[in-house]
Formats: sequence, C-alpha cells, structure tokens
Amino acid sequence: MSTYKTEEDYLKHYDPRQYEQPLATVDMAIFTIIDQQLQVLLVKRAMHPAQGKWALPGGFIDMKQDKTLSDTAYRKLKEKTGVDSPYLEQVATFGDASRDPRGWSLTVAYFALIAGDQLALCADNRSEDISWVPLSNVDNFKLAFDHARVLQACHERMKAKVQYTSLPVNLMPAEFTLGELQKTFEILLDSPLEKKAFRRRMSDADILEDTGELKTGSSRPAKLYRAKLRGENHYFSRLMEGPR
Amino acid sequence: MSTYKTEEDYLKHYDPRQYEQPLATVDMAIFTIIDQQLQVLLVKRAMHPAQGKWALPGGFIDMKQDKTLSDTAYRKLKEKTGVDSPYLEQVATFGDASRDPRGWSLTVAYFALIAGDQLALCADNRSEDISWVPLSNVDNFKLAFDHARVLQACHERMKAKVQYTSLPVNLMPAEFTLGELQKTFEILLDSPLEKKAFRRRMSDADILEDTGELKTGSSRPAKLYRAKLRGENHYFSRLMEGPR
DNA sequence: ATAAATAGTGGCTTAAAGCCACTAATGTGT
DNA sequence: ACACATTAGTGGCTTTAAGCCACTATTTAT
Repeated sequence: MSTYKTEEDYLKHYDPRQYEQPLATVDMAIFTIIDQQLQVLLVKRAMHPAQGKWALPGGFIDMKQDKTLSDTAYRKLKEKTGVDSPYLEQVATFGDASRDPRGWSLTVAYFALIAGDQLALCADNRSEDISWVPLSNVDNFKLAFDHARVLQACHERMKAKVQYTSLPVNLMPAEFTLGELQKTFEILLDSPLEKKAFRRRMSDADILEDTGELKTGSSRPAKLYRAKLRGENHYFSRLMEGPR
Repeated sequence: MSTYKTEEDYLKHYDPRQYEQPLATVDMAIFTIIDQQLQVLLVKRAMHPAQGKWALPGGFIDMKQDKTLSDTAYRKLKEKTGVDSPYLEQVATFGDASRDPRGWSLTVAYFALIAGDQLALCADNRSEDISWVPLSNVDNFKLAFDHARVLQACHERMKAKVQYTSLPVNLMPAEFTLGELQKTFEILLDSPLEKKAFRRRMSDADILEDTGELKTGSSRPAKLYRAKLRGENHYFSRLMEGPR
C-alpha cells in the first residue's frame, strides 16, 4: 500500500473496484390498513434468487439514480405503490455472509405507512405478483432470504412507536374523527384502548386541529380533526397503557 | 438479462463484480466516562482520504473475516480499545453519493459503552493518533466525512435511551453504589436527577441485587449492588424526568 | 316514540414521579 | 471528645397523566 502526497493524487489513482464490496439493498415493510386490518405489501419474486417466493419490496441501491439511501427507499415505494409521500422511517440494517446466496450482503430496512386515501392509486396493483397481506397471515408465507426477520423488526419498531408517539396520525386521511384515530391506534397495536384516556392524551398533546366540520353517519355526528403537522410525530412521556 | 432454469444454475453464472456496489463501512461512537465526563474515542486518520483529520473509529467490512455486520463492529472495537465485550447497539445507516470522496458509500453506525473498569486495558492507547475526547469538546474537532452527524445521531440515541432504560448500568463496574449509578445517569444525560425518585425507580424495577457489602469512603458507607443481568436493558414505561 | 349506536364528558382511583426535609453513619479537624 | 462536613437513605406530601366506568348527547333506523 503506497502513500500519496495529496488527497487529489490519492483519489486520482483510487479504483473503487479494487476491493469487492458487499451487495447493498434496501427492503421495506409498507404498511396500510385495509378492512380494519394491518396489512403489509409483499411481492412475488420474478427472478432468481428465491424466484417465486414472496418477499418485501426492495432492491439494489442504484448508484446512478439514487443520490441518497432514502432515495432508494422512495423509488422502490413509488415503483410498487405509486405513492410518493408516505411516512418513511429507517429501522435497521441486516448484514452477513449468508443471508443472500449471491454472497456477503446487507439490507437497510425501512418501514412506510400509507394512508387509506392514498391507497386508491395502487388498487389495480393487486396482480398475482404483488399483494397486500394481513399481518395476521404472513406466517403462511415463506418469505425469501431473511425477510421474515426483517419484517418482524419493522413490525416491532412500528408497534413500539405507536405506544409513545402520534405515529398513527400518518395513516389517517386529511380529516378524521377521534373515534377513527383511536381505531387506527388499536389496529396497529392489536389491542383495545380506553376511550377517555385516549382522547385526553390527544387533547393534551395539542397535535390536532378542529376543522369545525362534523362527520355524520349512522349515529351521533363526530367532530372532524386534521393533523397540525404531517410527517412529524409527537412524543409522549409515557407509554400508552391500555386496559389490563 | 437472461433467465436460468434453476437457482443453482443462476448462481453458477452469477458474478458479484458485474454490478458496482457502494463502499460499505462500519463506524462507531465508543463512549466511556473519564474524569466524571462523557468521552468518545476518536482516531486521527493515517491515510487518505481525510488524512490527518479526526474521525470515529471504523472501517470497511472485511468479507473474509467478518461473518456478520456486528462482527465488523466488534473487530474494530477490539482493535482500538482491546475491549471485547462492551455494550453495543446499532444506531442507523447513512448512505449517499457524496459523503466519501471515493464514491457512493454507506456506513452503519453503532455506539458502544465501555465500563470504567475495562478501560485500564487501553490506557496506553493515548497515543497521538487515538484519543478520548470529552463530548463537550468535540465541536473543536473538524471530524472527517459526515462523522459529526453520525456522532450526533449516536449521542442522541444514547441519551434518549438513558431516559427510558437502564442503559447506564452497562457503564458500571461489577459492583457499585446507587449514588455512583445516579452520577452515571446524570453524566450521560448531562442533567441532574432527583435522588428519591431515582432510587425508587431503580428499586421498583428490580434490576439490582444487593451484594450485602458496603463501600466505605469519606462519609457514610453505601450499599454495594450488582446488576441482575448484564447486557440486557430494563425498559421503563415513563421517561426519567428530572427536576425542572 | 323508542331503540341502537356512536360521541363526548365528569369525576374518582391509581401509578409513578417531583419535592424536600429529615434521620443515619462515617471520616476529619480541633 | 465532640462538633461538623459529607454522603446514604427514607418519610410523606404533591403533582401528573393514566385507568375506570357510568353518565349524558345527538344522530339514524324502525
């Protein structure tokens, strides 16, 4: 290993291909709620390796197209769902010599939340090779690579965050009622919540804005709210506990 | 792009060098407490790029040596400090086209905590090119690459976790007093804590074991405790608040 | 008119933190 | 010997935010 006088000199002679690098991918768990159930988007792999197996959407970082890591995530998300402004959060990176048969690889895992009203955009994506799957049913899919573990990490992180942030607001349409918001929390947590405690918590947090409008239905009309800030979460100082 | 009959067939023809991959590194913020101050280990870069600048310890994944990503982290930690069983936690991955002049790169950031009593092992590492730096003083170092941002993420994650877990226990020697433990929390948080609330919290959590021994000093002797489980954190359901 | 359903609140209980003053046990200085 | 400084440890009240659950409110359906 020789030394160079200046960094320019060093860089001029630097060949990035001289050291083999691990394969680097981004994989994501894209969550939404359909039919009152938490669902995750899975794709059937069209090519080797793991051809024919279901997997999380994802793929290689494209060094030409993607300026940053999250560009890769947004690009993949747009390709699969047509949605381009979801809630997106990096979860963790998994890397080892054996998770991909092609060699040493690492994948940066993200989770995304897509609001119900954005979903229409990709409704016709329900082809044979891409599908929303209820989380309660993913165990019946033998996921490719280590995607079961990756999905589990994404799911756990998401659930944990629902307990101490306003994360579920990101799954709501522009205007919604407190009842609908509570239901969303409950679906993500897979656990019922206490109505009074929930409403007090939201109101104390001061993150919602009364639209002045009402949502009428088959019972008493409910006030419609809108999130004061989208994309940003409120952090509570206690976990949401729920009835025992 | 051609198709193959079987995965074996595909893999036989697969050349990992056909697609250039981003450079993949691991960088870490190794924290300890020296002189009642939170300190982080920095190394002065011996070679280009960023030669002569201070940086977080880290380096390329060695696909031969390292079976997993955390192997890389443990290897780097051992190389720099001699310590081989610290508390280690992955924080986040940073990747983009411009953070390293050699090209598209990503780094997986970890933070590590090293207990005071393990520190003796690397005391003579205080050479010119590797040094513990008080966190209050890192601003005076112009860190290489995007390491200022990486360090900030590590520091923030660590502080956040001190607020709702028993993380600081990992910085304690085998036996310690409640006063010493509280002081450690306070140094990591950079904020004083209420004695009674702190002790009640620890005692309610049931994570410490009374050794039956006392630590004598220049005042009333204090009970010595030992952690019931090392390496694992207790999660509290509220943040530690501290006096206002 | 009455029932069903969901919205929204009042008001008490509980869990865990804040506050702060008090007692306890040791070494130090005179 | 004895006061004093210093840190350990506790008692007991206040505060905050949650749990609990029954009560009222407003709509549509029958």
